[in-house]
Amino acid sequence: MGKHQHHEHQGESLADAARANLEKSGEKWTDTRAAIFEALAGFSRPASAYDIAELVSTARGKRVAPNSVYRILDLFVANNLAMRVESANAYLANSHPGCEHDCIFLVCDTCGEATHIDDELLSQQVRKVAKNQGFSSIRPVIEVRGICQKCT
Amino acid sequence: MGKHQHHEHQGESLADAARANLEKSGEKWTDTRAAIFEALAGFSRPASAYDIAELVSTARGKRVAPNSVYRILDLFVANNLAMRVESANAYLANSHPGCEHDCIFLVCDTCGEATHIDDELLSQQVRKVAKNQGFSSIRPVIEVRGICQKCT
DNA sequence: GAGTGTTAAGATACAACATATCATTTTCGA
DNA sequence: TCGAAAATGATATGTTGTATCTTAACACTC
Repeated sequence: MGKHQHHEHQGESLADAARANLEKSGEKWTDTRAAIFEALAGFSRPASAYDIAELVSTARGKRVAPNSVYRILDLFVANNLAMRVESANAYLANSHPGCEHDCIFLVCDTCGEATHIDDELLSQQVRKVAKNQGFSSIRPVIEVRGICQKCT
Repeated sequence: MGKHQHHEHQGESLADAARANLEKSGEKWTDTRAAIFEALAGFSRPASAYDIAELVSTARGKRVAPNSVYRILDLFVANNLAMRVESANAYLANSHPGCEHDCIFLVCDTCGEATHIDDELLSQQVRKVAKNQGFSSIRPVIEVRGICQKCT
């Protein structure tokens, strides 16, 4: 708990960081995984598995099936390279892979952009409420739907 | 903000309260709506629109199409007779209709049961975070996935 | 370097969730 | 009772997610 520093990676650097992180867990950074990560990171808003499948298929001139995309996204989520936005059925690349914490997403109902917030205090409170009810293996889902400033 | 009393309705009483509430908003309590509310309230865990469609169709010996169910669930949600659990793509009856506040759902990954919590302080904090980012028309989605006490 | 086991990815099919559009029925006031 | 408006139905289709089996890539041993 407490403060810590983030590197906000982008582009090459982000992919490199993601790769390093995945390999640290004993997983491989394959061409398909790299392509899917690149596609995911290229979206400015949460992307569905099908969005990614389409983009990657076109970019490589070789079809990637949605189930493959789901498998790889699951792997990414399990290793903190990506997060799933539940209220949008979509995924976002983690811009500081390797740094684990609960996320808060603010999702605009108009433009679809998602803002990613950390609030350790808030998420700890949510965890505590769940723990008090006897829950274990807790995974908070804290999101806010609304209209963002730009779209107001 | 602050404390307030809840009646925890059940069975007939709950449906009556729901009806009163819907009619107060100038909406009608039709047979289909009553049947869908009854079905929804009968589930002990979040029910999908298709679950409800199937149950109601069987119970009445007359098919209710999923889109009708969605329409009516949307109406219920808009009038606080029901809540949508985003991380489960499913719905719960509100056991104290008419009382509006942000909900926190604890959903068990094993048995699917959902516990409904109120924590005004917590949800206000979430709203505040979003407001600070310039969001309006804020609708918090606060859920926790995990394993409940019984399933541990 | 051929054989073998393991992991990754592809193909296919289908299940589950959600909405769009237009037709029909019901309700209710004039 | 007529006509407008609201509610529901029928149908089709779009979107999201999984299950199953097959094939391909890789890595290790002999």
